Amino acid sequence: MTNKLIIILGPTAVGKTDYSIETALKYDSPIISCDSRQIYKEMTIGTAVPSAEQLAAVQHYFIHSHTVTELYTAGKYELEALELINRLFAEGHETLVMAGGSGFYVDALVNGLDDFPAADLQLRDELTRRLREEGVENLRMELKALDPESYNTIDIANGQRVIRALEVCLMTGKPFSSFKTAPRKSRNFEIEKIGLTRPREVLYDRINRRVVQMVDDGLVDEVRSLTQYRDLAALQTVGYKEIFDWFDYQDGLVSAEGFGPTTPGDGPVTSLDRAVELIQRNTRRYAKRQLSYWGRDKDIRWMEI
RNA sequence: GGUGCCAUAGAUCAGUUGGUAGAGCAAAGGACUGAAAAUCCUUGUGUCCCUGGUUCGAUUCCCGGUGGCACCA
Repeated sequence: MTNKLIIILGPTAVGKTDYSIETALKYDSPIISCDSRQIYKEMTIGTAVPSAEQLAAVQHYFIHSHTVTELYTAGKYELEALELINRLFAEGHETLVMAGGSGFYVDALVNGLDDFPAADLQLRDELTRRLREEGVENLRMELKALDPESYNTIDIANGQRVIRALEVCLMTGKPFSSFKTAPRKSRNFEIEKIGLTRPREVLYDRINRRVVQMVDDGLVDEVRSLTQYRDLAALQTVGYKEIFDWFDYQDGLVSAEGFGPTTPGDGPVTSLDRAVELIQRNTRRYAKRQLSYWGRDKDIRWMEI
């Protein structure tokens, strides 16, 4: 009998938490979360982690398990989650439940990432500084010289992608593309992917209402308590960026045209109501990106709830 | 009731010296191999308010109507 991992995925606010708890109870399984933001113990309200009662009803892994000061990545998740899954199977579980909305993390766990070196923060900071000061063109040309294949295949309009490829080239002395050859890793358990979905209007309505609820629950105070961490990757998150922008406006750090540190183009965030509007919009866009990401995955069995 | 201004994309508006039109926003679609709630790319046909007139041709000019806003009564 082969072990089985049931992965429950879907866009934000679709109702994954309730459904995954039901499923976990059915199989007497804990829940292995697959969410790139709920893993941070400092973030609760804005990431919509399960409630205390829900967490008490079923054991959850990868919720509040790491700190924002650590750069967490899909690569780390692949290693840690796989180790946990194997351990739980070894302890006697036949079926395990995984739930979450981070598509890239799901893929890392299911298919595995190639054996690239992990990010070097110092080098990345340096390249990020150069991207900001010199523009993407210089970095692009450097990548073209070191790794023409990547230059031709990756999205070179995307500064983040260019930096990552260049970073690997510089760290290893080998082209980024040369690491990209391995086939999918095989897992010694069966995987079933269930995608939860709802009509677009219903989903958007749930998102809009959830954001209002977050503010009622104290989102502003939570964000304020994280001010010292706002530049970390973990805080580049919908629901946090917009509130920080509102703080900046109150502190007089935003120009009249609204060019603030994090969301230029949207104008100044002059009130909490404006911040809420932006969070709602950005969350809707996030849900759309999630749906787009999973659109080509033929292994997902979609289910309207 | 009178006078003036306005009526164009989902909303806000620009524009066409008469040859059927465009920005930013919103929205939609897409990409994704250690930042992924991140980052990046693509997409604008709309009775140019309605009727009639002038004209080869009207969203554009003219008459009238309707609606909105402002001022005067």
